[in-house]
Amino acid sequence: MKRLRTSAPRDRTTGDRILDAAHAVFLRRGTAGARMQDIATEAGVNQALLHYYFRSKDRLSKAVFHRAAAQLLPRVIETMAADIPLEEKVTRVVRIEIDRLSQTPYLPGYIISELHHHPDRVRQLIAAVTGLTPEDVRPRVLSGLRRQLEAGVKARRLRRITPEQFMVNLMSLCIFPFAARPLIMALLGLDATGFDRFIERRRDELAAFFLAALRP
Amino acid sequence: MKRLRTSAPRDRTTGDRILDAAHAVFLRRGTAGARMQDIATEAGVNQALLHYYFRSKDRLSKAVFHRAAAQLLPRVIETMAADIPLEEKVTRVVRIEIDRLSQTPYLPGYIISELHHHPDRVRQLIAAVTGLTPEDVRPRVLSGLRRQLEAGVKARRLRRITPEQFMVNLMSLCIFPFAARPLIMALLGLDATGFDRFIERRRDELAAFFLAALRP
DNA sequence: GTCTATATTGTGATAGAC
DNA sequence: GTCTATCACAATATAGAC
Repeated sequence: MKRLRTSAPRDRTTGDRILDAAHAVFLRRGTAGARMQDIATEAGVNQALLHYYFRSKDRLSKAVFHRAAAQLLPRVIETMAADIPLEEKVTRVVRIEIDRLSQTPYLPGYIISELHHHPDRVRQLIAAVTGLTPEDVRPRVLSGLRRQLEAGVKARRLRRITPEQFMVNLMSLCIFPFAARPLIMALLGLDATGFDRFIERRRDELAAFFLAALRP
Repeated sequence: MKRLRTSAPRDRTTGDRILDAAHAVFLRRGTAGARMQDIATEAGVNQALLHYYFRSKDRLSKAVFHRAAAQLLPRVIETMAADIPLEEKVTRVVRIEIDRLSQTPYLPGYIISELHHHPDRVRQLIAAVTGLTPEDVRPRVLSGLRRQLEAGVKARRLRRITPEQFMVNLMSLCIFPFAARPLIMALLGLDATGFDRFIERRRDELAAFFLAALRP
């Protein structure tokens, strides 16, 4: 039970409805391009209420970025850090990422755009995603991965590749198609549902592609 | 010989200096976040002159986007459409893209950001890059690629993969690290020169990675 | 908590002298 | 072509009634 309400849809609090509206507008227009009035309209309230709840546009935009960031690399890091075979890490991460991003296809474009204009917020993103600093995240992901890659090379089961390039390749293949969605759609001549089908096929093919690239 | 000039550095015209300044500011701040005054200062002129040369911020931003777009996929499309072996297409495209993007590392973030906020500009981008419509570009790149991939499968030299997934994978691996540069730098603990070294190593490893992924 | 009305900048654009 | 001065309005933010 949250609180007594007089009007407004559902039982979400007004603050939540404003945050949802801000999320929708900021993701579409970007922080600099978004207008407080548009957010107020989207939330079904007036502009003054936005300031009552969030004080300023800057604070509201940070709240949205924080919330969006928390959705981006949700269980990827723990999956990469888990004590499971390398091949399973790949298949799991691909599935998790494609599932997540299929539901929020505008997220990567928004995050990349915001980080491009405010590179200082990258720490905030990593903290929101993991609750840790970059310095703490790095060894957690890379050291186990490095061991597995070296063991695979010794067993002549894997090509030599650094864990850094491994991670960047995996992220690139999962995230880029969503980040560059308008470009991909135009180049391949797809509409929205065509893009979804493309991603659906990609879900199966990507892990195979990546694992093939690791063989010696 | 361009024209007699009284002041200002070099022999670049004032219009060029404004365009260069606008390029720098728009790429850093994005179209919505950029300020005309900042561009004027960067160009060493006053704000009125921007309007004298480019009429409005909208036109100036389009001019910058046009110019930036023309740098993005410069010779990639003609390379992909060329009559050369598949393997050579891959190695050439990787080299061309990494070379280009190393010199203009902010370009992908800017382009992705602009397309995310203005998906309608994607046609302008493709026209600027190729002088063609998306409809004309597509078969030029994909049909030859499809033939080569099918031939490779028949000869048991290649895994089965659609030309669409092939292209998206290649673009992802080349472009994403630059588009997500701030994130990559934080996650891997790199400063600017560390990032450059990372890319330098990537230039050699990426083609090998990609070609390995194609083997059956 | 929510509203209307208004204050206070910020910012793109123009007029007109030189 | 380039400048200074200024306009017009868009956009954030606040005051104060209910």
